[in-house]
Amino acid sequence: MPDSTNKYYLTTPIYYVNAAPHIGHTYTTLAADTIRRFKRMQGFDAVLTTGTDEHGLKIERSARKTGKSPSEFTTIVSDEFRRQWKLLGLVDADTNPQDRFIRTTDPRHVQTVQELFLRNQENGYIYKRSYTGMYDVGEETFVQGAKPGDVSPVNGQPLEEVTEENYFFRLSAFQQPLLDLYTGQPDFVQPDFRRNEVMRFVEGGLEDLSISRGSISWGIPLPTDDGQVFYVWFDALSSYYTAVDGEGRWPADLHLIGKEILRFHAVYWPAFLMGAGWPIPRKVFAHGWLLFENDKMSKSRGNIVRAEPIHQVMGIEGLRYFLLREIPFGHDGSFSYDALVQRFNSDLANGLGNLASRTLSMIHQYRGGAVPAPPAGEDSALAAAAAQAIATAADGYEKFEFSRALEGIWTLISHVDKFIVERKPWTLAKADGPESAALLDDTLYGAAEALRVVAALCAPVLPATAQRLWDLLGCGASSTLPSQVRDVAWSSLQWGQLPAGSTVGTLADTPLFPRLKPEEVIPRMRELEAETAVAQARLLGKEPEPAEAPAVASETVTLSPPLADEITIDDFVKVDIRVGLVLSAEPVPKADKLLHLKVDIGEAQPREIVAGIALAYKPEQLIGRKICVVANLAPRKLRGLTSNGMLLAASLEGGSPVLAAFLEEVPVGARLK
RNA sequence: GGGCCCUUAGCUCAGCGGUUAGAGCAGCGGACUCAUAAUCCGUUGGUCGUAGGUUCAAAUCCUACAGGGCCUACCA
Repeated sequence: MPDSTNKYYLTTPIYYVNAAPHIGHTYTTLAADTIRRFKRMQGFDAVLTTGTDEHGLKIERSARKTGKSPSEFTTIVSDEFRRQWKLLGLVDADTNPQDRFIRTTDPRHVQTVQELFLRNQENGYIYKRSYTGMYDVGEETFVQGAKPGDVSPVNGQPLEEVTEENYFFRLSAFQQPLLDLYTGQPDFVQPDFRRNEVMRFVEGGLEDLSISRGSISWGIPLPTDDGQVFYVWFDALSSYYTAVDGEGRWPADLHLIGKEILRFHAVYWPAFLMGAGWPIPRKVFAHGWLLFENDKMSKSRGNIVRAEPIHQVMGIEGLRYFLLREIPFGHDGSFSYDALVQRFNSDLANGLGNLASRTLSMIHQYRGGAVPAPPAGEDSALAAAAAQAIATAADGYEKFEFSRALEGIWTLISHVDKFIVERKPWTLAKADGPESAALLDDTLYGAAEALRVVAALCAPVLPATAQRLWDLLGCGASSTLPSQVRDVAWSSLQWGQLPAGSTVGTLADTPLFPRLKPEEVIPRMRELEAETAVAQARLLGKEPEPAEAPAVASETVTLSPPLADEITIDDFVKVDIRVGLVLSAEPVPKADKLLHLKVDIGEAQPREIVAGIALAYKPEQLIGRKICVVANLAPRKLRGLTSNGMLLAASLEGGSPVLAAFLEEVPVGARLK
């Protein structure tokens, strides 16, 4: 049995292949890579899994639209993710033994999923039940309480009525065990405010979950019923297990995820595992979203950002630094090209890059390129600052507070800059006498040694830069230090380990981080971004989005849901739409969106109608207005009130409804046809 | 409707009961020259969302309100 005490296993989500990689995927993945690198330096045998989630009706349809088989289609997109992570130096399962890339279409994965199911079945947590409901194809989920004709609350696509025998997981049985988990293991869900959310959700009661789908073929078949395939989440979550199956690495130490998939990881997944009697992961950490200049990134807004263009212009390390330094990890954060370039210039070019440049240059000019020995005796004035930086960075990384860790490291950089100015090595170099020479030695050694510490501390976030700096300082060639900075052990990192006499390199021609001109670099990134968007669209077999799509135009183009199935005039005349006059309107208690209306449609008594328009209209705006009412719709209870009809309003996804109205006078009760 | 979080300098944030409220960036003035028009020093800038309350003491605790965000129920 492999020893599991010094192992650390973390995962990113496996990404859904219905979209090509964008900066949100990159954010999660680079954070995971940073954690993995830190854990490695702490002495853990750290393994990182990422991958692609490839099953489901949505994928099946996307594939078909492009004229490909699901298998061909998912391979193309999966390879794109793989290529991307390799290009950005994040995950490369081909060459790095610490990396895993799992696809849910991997044959090995079938076993895991079926096994997880069978264990749950043995333990009595699976049962079969007939179910009719409205199915949201996009979300691959039934929408509770929905009726024929409804659209998806998430994406506005029409729902489909599906009746089938499904296998259900007794999620309801796990309410108490889950609550015990959250209380017994308070850091199971992080950050704390997410834990609160999850706990309240679970306290509100859990309904059993359908975990199989009939009438879908693109999925993993149930071992007991080949007419059904597994629900995508049951399938996808299990991949974390498959990726390290047989390695003795389960349970995972950390699932790093975005906040939008918290429930699946913090509620469903541990419940599935408990049901099977398998160990549950130790921690789920949900980070926030990247907003684009404080707007949600979305295709319809045309403001999606991808990592590759940024990588091409400033290098991936600039992006890594920016995202981890600028945004407190766990919270939503704003991405903007201005802030990106600003951070790059002030912290990386002027800060770390310039310090390295001036230090190496002085060692060359004053000491022939060899690190001088510090005078024996008292500690360098920088030793305390370095110790402080080591402690702050370790604590920050440990808690995933990357911005705090980096802030601590940059405090040291700033100390060194001050130190150099105070010592004035350029004056010492001109002065005669052994005292000046000794002070100059001490100064140069201090600066170089501080940079060595900085290189080690930065290594999780800036791996390539750290290694370059490490080599420039001659550490890689020394006999007492590891040749790779990533092999430095945190526990032994301390002041004074840079051997005197090390030969240092030079940065004269190729600065660590060349200062960027925003007016040149930002347009360049935007240009490449547009090209990448087109290339990705082509890859997915979709119509390329218009480059730099203006918000208004794209909303009308991309947000309008596809047409419903064709109907005949006979179908249409079944719907009786009347002109009605709103007599009264009042809010419905305990409902944000509902208004209770009395509408005269020419009948003896006014109709009572409950409508979900409270966010768009105030009651007093409606009274006296003429509206359109579907008069022969079956009554329905809503929040305790019966609604006898439906009023017509237009809306787009997420937008507020706009009531249909007339420009000319119309008599109440007139029928629309 | 129920619940959670946030609101501190122009910007991003730290401080979470105890000296005159901090950092970085941006701005302004100066110094220096080893360095990537860099760095260093000095400096401008805040009624800590608003109003009450608890306390010897509140940005920090409590209540209400306003604005922003999120989870959840209700869109026939």
